Amino acid sequence: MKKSEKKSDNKQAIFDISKEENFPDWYTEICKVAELADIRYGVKGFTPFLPWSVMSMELMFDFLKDVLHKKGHLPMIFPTVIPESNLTKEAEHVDGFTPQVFWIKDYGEDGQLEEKLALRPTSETALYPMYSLWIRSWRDLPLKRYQRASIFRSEVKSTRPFLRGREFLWIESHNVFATHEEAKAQVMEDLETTKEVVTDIYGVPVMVFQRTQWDKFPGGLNTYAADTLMPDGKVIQLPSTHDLGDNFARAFDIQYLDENNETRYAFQTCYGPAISRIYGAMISVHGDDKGLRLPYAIAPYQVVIVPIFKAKNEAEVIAYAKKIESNLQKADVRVHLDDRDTTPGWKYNYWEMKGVPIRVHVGPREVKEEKIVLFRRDLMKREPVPLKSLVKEVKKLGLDIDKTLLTEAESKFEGLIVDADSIGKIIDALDHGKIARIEFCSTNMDGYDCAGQIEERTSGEIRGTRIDIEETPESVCVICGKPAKEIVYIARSY
RNA sequence: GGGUCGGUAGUCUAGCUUGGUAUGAUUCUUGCUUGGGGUGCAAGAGAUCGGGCGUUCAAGUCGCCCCCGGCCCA
Repeated sequence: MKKSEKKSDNKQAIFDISKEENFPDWYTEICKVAELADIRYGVKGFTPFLPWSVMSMELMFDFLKDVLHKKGHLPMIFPTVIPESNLTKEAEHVDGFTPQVFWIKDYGEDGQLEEKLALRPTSETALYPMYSLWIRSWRDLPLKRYQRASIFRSEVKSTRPFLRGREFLWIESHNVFATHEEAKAQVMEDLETTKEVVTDIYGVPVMVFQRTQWDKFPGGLNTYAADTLMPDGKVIQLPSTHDLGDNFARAFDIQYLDENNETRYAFQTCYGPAISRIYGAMISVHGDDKGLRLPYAIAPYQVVIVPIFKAKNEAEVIAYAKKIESNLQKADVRVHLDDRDTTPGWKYNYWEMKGVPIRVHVGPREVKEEKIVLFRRDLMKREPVPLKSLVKEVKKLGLDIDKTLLTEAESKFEGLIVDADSIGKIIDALDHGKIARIEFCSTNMDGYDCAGQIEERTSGEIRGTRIDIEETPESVCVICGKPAKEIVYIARSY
């Protein structure tokens, strides 16, 4: 570290760390300096989230809920605890999750619970016993529900604010259908939702993979997950959606009477966008060396007004600034007038670090000329505009900022995928922050050993197969030399 | 989970080798000053030195255990 250096430098900038060269420090520091999270709570993996991150996450939740509502999902709120007997009903699911379940076993001084209660590590086993009661006939289907919840998992991997906590915030949607085809269609709908929300609104581009059989959701048939790229060249999993087939329906007795009065098992899907993790990825993708760069759509303050005055003209500048504030408020812009007693320069640096997309500068010049200065954080550029076109220009600029952020993020995906036909070439690709595309024997369990070798020798992980394009292998598995049945993608990951 | 480094005012930090009343900056409060890219001055506030146990006349400093965090690896 360069602590002494920082000390002598601390008049230069509130925040100045190279995101590309020193991402771990960048991330840790921005969480602290921008007041996103406070890691001093003292329980491993449990972190208080502060207003600046929470305000954005609330907006992110709102956007996601809107889209879910439009697609026919209704909200509900389930208890945090799951009785052991429910949690253990689906065998593979139990095996997958028990190692990281927190248990409540007693209460008070020496009271013992009759049955221990799990803090939900995901809610299938909380919801589905109730689904079994609720669903009687084909007329009850499809059932499309979701809930917003905090989730508890005793993670073994090292925890980080937002990106991996032992408690995190998500929305989980749980859906029931009469047929497997409808369930599969829901999976596709979920992936579309991910694109509409995570990419189009949050500005975070993703690649979607079908996960391998050893990396799927425990108890499900298939998992499809959206990965994005972090500044250190590693990928991180964002929303995943699972085709559960009728596995859980059989375990939890979710049956319906069809139109011919026949009893049938239902088919299910679940979808889990973790907003806290997406937030962590979002700030990492968009941020720069001066701090955060928040998309206009989800910035807590979309505009900050910085008044510039000397004692003699303070009153008129503040009045002018207040008029601008009120005009923007009326236009539903989230605006904040920074009237603190510090210099304009200090405020510029501060709000740039905080990632506010647009700044309005007003001083005596602007008052006199009926103008304002608009500053955009993404490109660090400013231009004067007439006061009367304020709202129009702010909204136009907001849209343009979000487009620019997304385009910039997408450009990092260009040339990202590199074909490899040997361990050496895989390592070479990963060392350059790339994703390796290889021919591989099998994504069923018979490919598990080869996958283990890849992980051991390259420290990369098979992310799965593409579903957006059809790919036909022509050669042999890079590891075992048997005829390849799949084309898979390998990346280092979070 | 393994390795490694670390934990001293809100924040960053000196002190630890060689035990003896804890250093500086920043932040905060008040007042003045200043204000178009981190104004300056003065006064004041702020510490169970991560927790526990031990050694000692005496522990931030030495020993052991635990907790939390950073980084690297799995």
